[in-house]
Amino acid sequence: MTGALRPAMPAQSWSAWQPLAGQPPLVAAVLAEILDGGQTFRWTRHADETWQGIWADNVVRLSLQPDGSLLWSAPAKLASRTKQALPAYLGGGRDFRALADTLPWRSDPHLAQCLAAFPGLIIPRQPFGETLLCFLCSATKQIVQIKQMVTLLAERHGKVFAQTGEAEFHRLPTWAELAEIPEPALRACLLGFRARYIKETALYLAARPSWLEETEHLPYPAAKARLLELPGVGEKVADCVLLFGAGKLEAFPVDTWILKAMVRHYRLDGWSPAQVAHFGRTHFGPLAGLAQQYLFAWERKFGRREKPPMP
DNA sequence: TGACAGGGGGTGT
DNA sequence: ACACCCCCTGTC
Repeated sequence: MTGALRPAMPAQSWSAWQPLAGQPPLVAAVLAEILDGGQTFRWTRHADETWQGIWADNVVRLSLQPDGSLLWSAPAKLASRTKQALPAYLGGGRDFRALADTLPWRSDPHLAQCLAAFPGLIIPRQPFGETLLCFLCSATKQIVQIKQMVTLLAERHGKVFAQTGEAEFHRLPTWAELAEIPEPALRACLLGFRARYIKETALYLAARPSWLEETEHLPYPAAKARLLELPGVGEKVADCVLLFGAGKLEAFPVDTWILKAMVRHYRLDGWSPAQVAHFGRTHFGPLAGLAQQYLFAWERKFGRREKPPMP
């Protein structure tokens, strides 16, 4: 890969740290859960309580202050755009604290416990197409590995949108770009059998130019039905894409963590994922996806099973 | 310090 | 139910 193929781009410096208004105070563990709990895959801990994240054509650093507030910084020339994009990304203008208060925690002791354990938890609103790509990578993979795949996809196949003295920043390849990448090159990004799903989905989308954007703005049931048409997208991935990439808080993804959590805390022994999903939607209501996020965070932090005794 | 299983935020058949 | 891929992690 030669530099000559890229347009010349002047090196930039980082803007001064600026306060982020309108966020409830956070503690480090909750911020880590938001940025690195499996909702998003392009955030890295940069230093103590400082994170760097990329979405679309944005790169930003966040610094958690002792009082729970956040400061942000971006490459200087991108800073004015970041100022607009960051609040939208961190919750899309929603008051998650008020939303969480409408969940049925008053009659559900376990949910109450989860809400208390992660005050200030939010669901970032990620770009729809990128969310689809990330969760197509997620099947039977842990967060570290998903992050590796996504990083390689960006570095090898995504355009550089900014650079500073230290580094270049790549966006993720668009679906149009993904359609042009040979499947072996995708496999080389550690995708394994997911490479075929991504290639086939890319070809499907390439033949339907406005399909993604239309799907994003459809009501939840119709949007989900359409996502399920894509190769490699099943119930769980579709719900993740709609919850994290389209702000559909009624989506209730059921993965192995949630399945275990619901079985344990709601006595759903023997229930199938589909049955658990139905229970979740009816029990938690129209914001079931937000409840799911709290349950998921709680399970990751407190629910890890001790190893069974050796035979 | 290095090799070796085992299993992993599912989907499709 | 089982194949699909193959990297991380925990263990000896």
